[in-house]
Amino acid sequence: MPELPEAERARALIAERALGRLISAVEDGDGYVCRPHAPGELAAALLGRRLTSANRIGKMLWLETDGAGPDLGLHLGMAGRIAIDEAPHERWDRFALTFDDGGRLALRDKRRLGRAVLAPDLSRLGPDAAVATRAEFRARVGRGGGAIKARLMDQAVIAGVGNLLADEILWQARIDPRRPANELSETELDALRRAVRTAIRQAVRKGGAHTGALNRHREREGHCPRCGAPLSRARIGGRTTYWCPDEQR
DNA sequence: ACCTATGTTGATAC
DNA sequence: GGTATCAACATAGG
Repeated sequence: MPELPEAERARALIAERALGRLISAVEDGDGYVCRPHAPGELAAALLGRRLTSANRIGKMLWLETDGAGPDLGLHLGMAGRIAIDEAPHERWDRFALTFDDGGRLALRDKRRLGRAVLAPDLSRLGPDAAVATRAEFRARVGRGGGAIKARLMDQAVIAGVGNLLADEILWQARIDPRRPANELSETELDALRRAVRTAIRQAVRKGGAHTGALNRHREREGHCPRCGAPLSRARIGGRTTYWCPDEQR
């Protein structure tokens, strides 16, 4: 499920439950999830340290540690979540920290597209979608000839919006996802930014990007929850997209 | 069995 | 450079 709202919940969970605990063991043996690190590298950097802060931009999390060590970057990928002090899951825990009190923080990820890395590169992320200013949003999102939906989901443009959230946002803002980004007016971009902020705020509160009003209608044969028109479906920005052809222009 | 689908992202090709 | 496509992974469902 991970988009910005899920990442924020994970960040808050870590901040609340994991900070200050002494790391006594590190499971970093999954060379794919921990790439480019070799097994043992994360352990060497993290053993004996304590997490001191949990941070996030978009979908990327990074945890600072005491001492001079590198930050620990965590990404939930497509199906990951953070499990703290839960019973270990042998198959799906791709990375984990054990604390000296016997507790444990695991990156639990069926699909293995999550990541755990040292010193994560944040330089290629745009501003967090929830806090981008109006000027930033206009300048960054309203550019390029590609579809506005693809632009919204480009993490280098603004960070945090994924497929479900993008459909919800465009539906709320009544904008056709196929419109070229650079053809949106400033008024439309401002409305879009408002929809981004509202959708994210609600999703964080309600528990995830899948809680949007459009979401349960996002299926073949689905209908617009506002006007009842049959939803259109197409592949935009490489992702399956649903929208209301009557209301979204 | 085989095909499609799935919340992400990165590499690659044009 | 900007944009589009595909592959990486694992699982579920028709």
